[in-house]
Order: sequence, then C-alpha cells, then structure tokens
Amino acid sequence: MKHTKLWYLKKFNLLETFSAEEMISLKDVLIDNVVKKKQPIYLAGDPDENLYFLKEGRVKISRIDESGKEFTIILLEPGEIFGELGLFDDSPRETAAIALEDSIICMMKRRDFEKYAINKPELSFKLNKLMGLRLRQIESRIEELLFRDVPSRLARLLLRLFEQHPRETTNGTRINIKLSQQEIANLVGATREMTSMVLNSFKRSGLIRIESKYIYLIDRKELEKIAR
Amino acid sequence: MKHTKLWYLKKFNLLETFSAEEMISLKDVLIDNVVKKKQPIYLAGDPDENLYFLKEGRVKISRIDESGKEFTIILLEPGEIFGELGLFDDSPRETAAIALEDSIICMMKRRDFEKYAINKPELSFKLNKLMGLRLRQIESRIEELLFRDVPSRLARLLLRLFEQHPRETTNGTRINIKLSQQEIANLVGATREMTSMVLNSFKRSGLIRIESKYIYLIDRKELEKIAR
DNA sequence: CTACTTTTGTAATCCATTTTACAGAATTTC
DNA sequence: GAAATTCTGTAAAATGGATTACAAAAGTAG
Repeated sequence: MKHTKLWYLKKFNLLETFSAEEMISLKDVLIDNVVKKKQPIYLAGDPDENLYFLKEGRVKISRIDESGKEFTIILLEPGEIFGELGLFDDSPRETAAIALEDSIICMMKRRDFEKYAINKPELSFKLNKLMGLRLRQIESRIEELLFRDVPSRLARLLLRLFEQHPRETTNGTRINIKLSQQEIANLVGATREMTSMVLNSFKRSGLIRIESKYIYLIDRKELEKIAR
Repeated sequence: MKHTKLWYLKKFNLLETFSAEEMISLKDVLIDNVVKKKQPIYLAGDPDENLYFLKEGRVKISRIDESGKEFTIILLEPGEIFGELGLFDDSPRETAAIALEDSIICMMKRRDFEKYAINKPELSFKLNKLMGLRLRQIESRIEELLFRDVPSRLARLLLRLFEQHPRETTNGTRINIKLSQQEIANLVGATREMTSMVLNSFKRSGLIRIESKYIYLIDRKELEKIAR
C-alpha cells in the first residue's frame, strides 16, 4: 500500500485528458444512463462493446460462477472508468458490473474511444497505467487469498475501504457505502456466516462500530495489527 | 478458455510491431542478456525501470510473501513481454521474475519504449490488449482459487500447460517445461505435499504420465472432467 | 563411484473455514 | 402498519487441505 489515500482514484479520471472543445465533441458519443440499485450494467457473457465512466453512485465488478457464487473484484467510486479495459477485444465479458446504489453511468462505444486514443497517446498511456494498477491490485488480492486468514483479509478490506471510500462524519470516519454482510463476504472471499462472526468479533473488541450498514472506524491501530 | 492454443502467445509479440528499419534503430536500446536457470531477472522491491522480452527459455513471474511462500502468477514462453506492464510507473516491483531454464532476455528502458510508443499508437494498443488479457487471466485464477478444489485446479493447470507449452514427441504430447512439484504447487496455490498426492492419483488413474519431470498427456477427456 | 543435496511419497494429526440449520432482527412492499 | 422478504447471529458438525514428520528416490558434484 504505497500509494495512500486517493492517489489512484483521482489520478485516473480519464475524461480529464480531454480539452474543453474535445469534451463538446465528445458529447455526441457519450451517453448518460441511470441505473437503479442492484441493477446490472452488464453481465458475464454480454458482448464487450462499451466503456463506462461512473459519474455518480457505486458499482461493483464481480465474477459469478455457474452455481451463483460471487467474488467481487473491485468497488468503483465516481470518476472511475470500467468495462474490461483490454480495448478492442471482441470476446464476451467475463465479469458483471452491478450498481450498489442508484448510479449515473456515462457510456461510450469502444470504437469511438479508440478513435480518440489514436490521436492522443496520452490517453493510451493513462489507460495503460490504470490497467497496470488494477493488475497489481488484483495480484495482491490473490496473495491475500492464499496467504492470509479471514480475519486478516477482512481487516485489510476494511482498511482499504476506509481509504478509498471515506466519509468524515461527526460520529467519526465511516466507509461511505452501505454494504451487506454478503457483499463484504464476496469481497474477502469467505462465506456470509464467517464474515458475520469475524465482523462481530471486531465490534466486540472495539475496532469498529456499525450503524445502519455504515461501518465506522474506531481503532485503526488494532485493525492494522490484525491485518498484519 | 475461449482462445485456445497459442492465440494469446503469438498475437502479442510486440516486437513484430516494428518495421525492419525500426528494428535496426532499436538495436541501440535493446540489450541481450543471458540468465542462468534459477536466477532472478528482478525481485520484488527492485526499482522498476525496464521492460523485458523473453527470447529463449522459460521465466516465471511470482509473488513471494515475507515468510517465503510463493505463488506463481504466470509462466512465460519465448516471444512474451514482461516487467510490470503499467508503463511509466516508478513504484517498485511487487513481483519477482525468475528463470526456470537458462534463458535469453532482451531488455529495454521503459523510457525508450515510451518514446517509441508516442509515435506508435499501435504499440500502446497492443500493450493495452495484452494487459487486458493478463487481467482476465488473473481474474480467472482468483475464481479458481475460491471456487475449485486442488484436484480441479491442478487438472486445469495441466490442461492450460498442455495448450501453452506443448511439445509433440513420439511418446505423446508433453508439457515442454521441467517443473518440480514445488513449482506446480506454486502454480495451483497448494502445498507441495497435496500436489504430490493429487499428481500421483492422476498417474494411477491413467490421466498422465511423468518421465524425468516432463508430464505427458494420456487422457484429456478425464482430465477435463476433473477440471469440471 | 560415493557423498551430498534436492526432490518425492505417504500418512497421521490438526485446524480454519464451510456447511447446515434455524431463529430473530431489520427492511421493504403493498 | 401488517405481511413478506431480505438480512443477521450463532453454533454444531463435517471437511479439505495444511502441518508435521520421515524415509526413499533421484539428481548433482567432487
């Protein structure tokens, strides 16, 4: 965790790459879209034609196996780009993107993006960097899955979420997404039951507090100890 | 496994992107290097300055945790590019690249590559595509780790290796890399002991045959069944 | 060819996590 | 605001795989 805080989030708002005029010309290819909570933006198996920008709300990217088991690869916050980033690949998607809250998604045909990218090496570079980052993130997740137990993984997840989706309130810092235990379980790669147990043990030890599905940070030090 | 055989391997030989003249001018920035079996090309923590092309031999890319446990992310064959592909990122490496055989590596400063990429959107595109592919591959590995048991994972690994590193001999198809059980274990995310047991059960059931560390395919159908 | 090192086979024990199975709480819907 | 649904807490039983612990085999070096 070299790049703390919002480093990776803020750095990669790809739309920033475009100038004011370009943004105007982009309007024709960009289409805004409202997606209701729990609705999919795309599912595994869909053809892979668009790129998306999350303007408002929260979206999760998940892999779901035949039996319905789900693993959530990443939670996105506004400003982030998604939609299998390996450009110009016509194979169907292997992930699903699902809105966790009512969200506004802005979408663009891959081909159109490609046109812009040709004249804007900067754009390709940014995308490259972003993908490199995602690659690393996901490699870390594998390492966690293999070498850490559930309490450690959960502590790590919470710390990550406190960094990536923080919200300072009068009652302390909280993760600014309402997550069910099932969603959390999908993020750490454990069962809902196990997640419940560990989460409650964290509560009892005074590491966190949960109020109407918002998780508040109480004792970062101790959480970090468990994260190892 | 949509893209069978050598699809992803052959498609992405980045050096192909360059014309004959360019290759000549590239000679100044490309440096050949011989690496002995078991020697690292780079280790986690190293500054991240070069890109590499594997010309001859085999290289594995691994994550190794503090206690020395290793997980091998990918095995590379000649023609493949490696070295954290998120260009222009100066953070230190998180993976290690280690030669599995005596290998010839061709290396290039990131900055130099960058210079070429600016005038060659095609190059960035290819790299993008490659990274997208690696991203997917690694996401599949996560899914496997979470949802499949060791026999299934091992069967899948073998099938993958028979596709990616095949060698037809008079005694049948074999995986053309000598892998110890430990290496295999690192690839499936299991212990050496477990890997030994399962590998032997595969032998006993007549799915594979092992001769001086080369694994030969006998019964693909049955292997696929176990892979589920 | 012999000694040394690395790799392999196997099996008993242990343990973290899943599975199964409910009951109670909280939310959403009508 | 009652009924239906979806979430949460907990705990006993089952289990897949890690750990531990050696001995045997294979490979390598002197």
